[in-house]
Amino acid sequence: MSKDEQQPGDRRPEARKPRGFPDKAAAVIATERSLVDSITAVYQRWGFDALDTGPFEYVDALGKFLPDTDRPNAGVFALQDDDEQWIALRYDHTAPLARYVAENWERVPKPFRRYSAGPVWRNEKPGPFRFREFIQCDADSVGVAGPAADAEMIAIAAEAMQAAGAARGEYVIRVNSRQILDGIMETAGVLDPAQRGTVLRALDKFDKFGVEGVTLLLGKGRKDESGDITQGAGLVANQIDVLIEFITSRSVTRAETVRKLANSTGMTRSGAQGVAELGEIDAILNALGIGDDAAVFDPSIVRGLEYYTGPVFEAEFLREFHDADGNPMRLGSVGGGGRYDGLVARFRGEPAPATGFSVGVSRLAAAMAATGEEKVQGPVLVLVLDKDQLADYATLASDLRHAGIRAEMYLGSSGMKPQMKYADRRNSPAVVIVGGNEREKGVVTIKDLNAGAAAAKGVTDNEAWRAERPGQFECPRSEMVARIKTIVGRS
RNA sequence: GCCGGCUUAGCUCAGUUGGUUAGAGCGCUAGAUUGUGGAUCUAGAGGUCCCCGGUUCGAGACCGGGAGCUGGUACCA
Repeated sequence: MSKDEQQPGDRRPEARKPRGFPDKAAAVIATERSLVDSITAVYQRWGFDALDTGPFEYVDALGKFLPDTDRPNAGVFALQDDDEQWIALRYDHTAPLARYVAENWERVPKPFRRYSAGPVWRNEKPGPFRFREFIQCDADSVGVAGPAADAEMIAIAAEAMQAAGAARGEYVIRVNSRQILDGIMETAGVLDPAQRGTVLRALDKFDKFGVEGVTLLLGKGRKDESGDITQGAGLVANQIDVLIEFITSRSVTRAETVRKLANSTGMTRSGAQGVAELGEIDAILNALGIGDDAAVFDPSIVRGLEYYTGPVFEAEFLREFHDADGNPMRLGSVGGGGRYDGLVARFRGEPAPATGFSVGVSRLAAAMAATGEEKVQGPVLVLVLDKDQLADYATLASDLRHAGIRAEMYLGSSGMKPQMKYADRRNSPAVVIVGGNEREKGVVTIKDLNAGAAAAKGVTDNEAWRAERPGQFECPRSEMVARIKTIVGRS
């Protein structure tokens, strides 16, 4: 302990927490759990097995994110183990999966199908619905090549969105192909790898900035609202035209988009192959019952950098959500995936094609909870009116619990009114009131708080309010559990 | 990371050209109601005016630096 900390006049520590790691209240936790349950049920049904690989990986196994001297914490949370090796918290479930498959290559069945649900960590600037720890729900197939596996993943993505509560038409899976993107860049004469990266990132901004913004980013650069300038890719006008024409070549139906792309001039061989793959994916999606409303081909989808090698896709929730202040906001992408044929091969040298999909559960849950403002139902509260009857009150609460009802005996030291306020705050469905009167008669008084609140809405006169005791009734002790059960079941 | 804005009570904010004891609404606690959540009335609690330094007789206000929050942008493997 340092000298400063020991000084008697020292300040108290400030109650605060690092940003991007929000405290989660009961409603958010409940939403997250139910999302994880329903999404993993989809994965399970499609034949994927659960696998948990734990939070830490060696940084070299995780990817290229060695802690460098300039920004030691860029992207990941890394620390040095006691053997001096750098380890880092996983930033997704795919990289650890690749390591696991490579490490257990002889043991795992091929194709290897597994799902994973759990927190991942990214050391980035947090924002609304962007956290530094969040739950991802992942499904991946390793050892599968060809469009059938990708089509399956897209279908699973659609089902996962529905499992998450998106109705038909409330979500869309946007699909594109890295092969086609590579082809079109070649056609446009963008050959330098670094420049290709800049171009891809510019194209990815299409849904955000539109044709105008992307044109600026492909050319000289773009000025943002604050006046800061984002460096452009430095392309000339006719190069930009080729790329803009491409990303805007989306049609209403997948088949029509494929036809358009197939007929476009100057497509390279690998690009043509990508287009042919999309055609096959379309056929399989139709067979799986995934229509043009659920999955579209969108040439402006890019997703990330070198990681993906073939078809890529993004899941978007189209419903309007609200932030904590009630302002409407578009959630954007809540899931994504694609083909990554090189990730396992990185460890092994031999080809190991793979494709996968991931849902960002925390973002979804936060948006749903903020929008829905759903309160978790509290426990039935047994009021304590006579301190010498604690054993009796404890028995009442216990009887309710034995019947499977959330119940607690009030343990504070306040009078009846604060106890009622407490029940109100906990969103309790009912309170059990037993005082001298009830004890003499061998009954309990039950107050249905929701019914009471509803009945009291019109009452403005305090006398009437007190006299009426809305939602309140007496019943024999033997009927307490049954009567409360109907109240709890109703609310 | 880069650019902008902001920081005064739990929350939302006011605070005059720099002037003595820093305010409001809401919320919270208690009482009116010795056994009832709402409403009303009354009372009360609650503040290092983000931090450090400077200018000044005097700083919540002005100047410099820092931190935090927030928006945009970048990154998002």
